[in-house]
Amino acid sequence: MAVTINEVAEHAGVSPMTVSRVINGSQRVRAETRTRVEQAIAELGYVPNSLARGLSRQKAGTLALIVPDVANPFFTLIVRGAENVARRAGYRVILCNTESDLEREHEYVQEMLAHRVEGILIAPANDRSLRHMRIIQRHGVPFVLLDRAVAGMECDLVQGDSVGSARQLVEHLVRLGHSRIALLGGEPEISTTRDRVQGYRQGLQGAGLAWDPALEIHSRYEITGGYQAAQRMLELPTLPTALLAVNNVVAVGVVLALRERGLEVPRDFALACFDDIEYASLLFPFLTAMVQPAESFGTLATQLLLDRIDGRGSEQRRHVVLASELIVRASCGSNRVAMPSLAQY
Amino acid sequence: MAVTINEVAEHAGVSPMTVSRVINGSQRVRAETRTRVEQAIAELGYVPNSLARGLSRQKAGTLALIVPDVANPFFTLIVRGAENVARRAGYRVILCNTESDLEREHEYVQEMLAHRVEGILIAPANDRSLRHMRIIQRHGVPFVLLDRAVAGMECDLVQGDSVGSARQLVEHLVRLGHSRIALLGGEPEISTTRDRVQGYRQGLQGAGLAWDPALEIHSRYEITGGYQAAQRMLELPTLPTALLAVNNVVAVGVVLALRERGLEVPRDFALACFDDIEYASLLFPFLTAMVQPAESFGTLATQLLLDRIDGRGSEQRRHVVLASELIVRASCGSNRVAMPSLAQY
DNA sequence: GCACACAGTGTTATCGTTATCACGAACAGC
DNA sequence: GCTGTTCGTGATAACGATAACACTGTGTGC
Repeated sequence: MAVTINEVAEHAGVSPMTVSRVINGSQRVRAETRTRVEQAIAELGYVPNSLARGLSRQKAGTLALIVPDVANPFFTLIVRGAENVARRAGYRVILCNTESDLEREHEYVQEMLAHRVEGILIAPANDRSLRHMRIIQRHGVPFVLLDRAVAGMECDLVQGDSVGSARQLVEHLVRLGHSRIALLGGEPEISTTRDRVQGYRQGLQGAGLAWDPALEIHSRYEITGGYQAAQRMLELPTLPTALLAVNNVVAVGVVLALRERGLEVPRDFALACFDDIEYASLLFPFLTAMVQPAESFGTLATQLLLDRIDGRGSEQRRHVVLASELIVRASCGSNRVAMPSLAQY
Repeated sequence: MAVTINEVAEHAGVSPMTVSRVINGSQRVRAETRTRVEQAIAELGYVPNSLARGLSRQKAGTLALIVPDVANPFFTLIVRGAENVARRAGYRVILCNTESDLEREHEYVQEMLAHRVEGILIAPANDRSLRHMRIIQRHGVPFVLLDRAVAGMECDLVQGDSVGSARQLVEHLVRLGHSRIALLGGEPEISTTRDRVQGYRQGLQGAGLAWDPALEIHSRYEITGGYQAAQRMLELPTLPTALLAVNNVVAVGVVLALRERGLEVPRDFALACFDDIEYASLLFPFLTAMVQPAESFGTLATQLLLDRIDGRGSEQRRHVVLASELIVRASCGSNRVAMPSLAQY
């Protein structure tokens, strides 16, 4: 069906090897011959088979990008950033959406290894992803962790400053007069949760506030997780006055749960969270958040990965920590709210 | 570096062919032999090379998904749906983000053909994508158009009912008392724009309203496009009272442009648009929209594509048109606004 | 006891490309 | 004029898997 290099060769009256030289831009081809071959390629509509090429060259020119949820705006931006850098470097990206399911993650890792991808970018489901990292390591495929560290795995990593950011959020809420602040959402098996918990506690301590374990309510990094965490929070004997959601979608779930009980943010609770919801924030300056430079997570991690692939990576692991920006909006009850603008576009 | 089928064969004391039979689940293998091979596979950590397999079998087990912008919530959902169905059918998905750039789209098409993907899902940049469709056709690779038709191309297509939806939106605005309604955003080279323009005009006509070409202001399907369209709208001698944005991100741009001039929605203008902004809508029932079942676009299109790949597709083209749902929220100024709930999760 | 089916396994060729080496022609240096 | 280099090209053998066929045994029917 498809045109092969041999047909092109025949058509141009040369050997396949010469055609190969032409399509790979080798210098060792006479100008006239090159023209003839290029013409044959155009006439036949030849497109080189990259499977065969990959097999022969022992590399496929593809990277894998494994994330827990493409539809989460945070990861979506990571995807866009990674895809962009990869494309410019001549790589294709295979997207893998694990839905935070370890089983799926495992399958994907196997598949990507089978596909002989040259590198893997992965935002792991949780610490138990360690097993998958080890598999990748055993196969000698370069990889970079995104957003989340994995306990027991020393490797290249691009993440946000969760500890500092959580602390800043607490400090902000304290500044607004809150002294009873709850932390909602997040599973302890995920590094960002632990970091945010740590920053949260630091923030409380720094402000001289007591730490109440009942105010740390864990749940999944999902809307429903936020919803459930808020419900459990509402059953506490003494309610907090401020809520710290462990990420953007959890915050949405929290708002929904509160609203169901007739409670409103910021009227009844101050709310702050991690990660922006891009379009939502433009429409309404609602969620006060530590906004992480998600797209940079993607571009930088891809850069690190490409370095490794090209053998330019240093011996030791590289650990990139990106700062977040506190954006004060309505949900925390502050009256100094910045209006969104188009500046970023 | 990587373990091959031959090493496994040697390790198990059989021929490579027998190993191949085992990994492909052929029946013709003695139970004892199978066990021995499986053990060898496990011991060596063998993962079959899918490039070689793809070359040999003449199919790679991958689909291409080409979209204008992954970060647009509408396309993000399409991606999620497509990826899901593809995975279940045993296919990998290569994600291609064209940023509505024809040149990039062309490169991606070439690359995907080179990669011998078994099928292509594509939300084309615009009508000039026709050239790329023809290239795909010439190579005999099945493909399905997503969301947008391409003038001059008869092929499988999954899209929303843009005409009817636009009409409904106009009718809704008319019901709320508006008679001067502008259509903002969208390039005429994109089929959805034309369809929405048509529905818009039908809506006006049905309501017995005059059609004023000055009220149709085209621009790109982007935030900046909406922003610019709104600016031009504001220069009109007689302003409209209601605005129909051609999609979600255009609506965001419109809101920003208005806000810059101290104008607010719905106080100064009623606003309605196409496509939801998932998380934003949950937080705030703000944008009145015809919500398209984006994820179904992805799943259905993938289904159609798989049918074609398996030769189950009918001779003639299949054209799926999915209905949208009018969700009335605040931006149109209606006072009957539905509160978002978690029901959908 | 012989033809025959069939289970289980191996052999060989092939998929489309590239790495490597080889070859002849042209040309330089001495 | 001989050796040696460089240029342009081709021949051959991989890369790692599978398809198609070939080959052993073993059992079955008569």
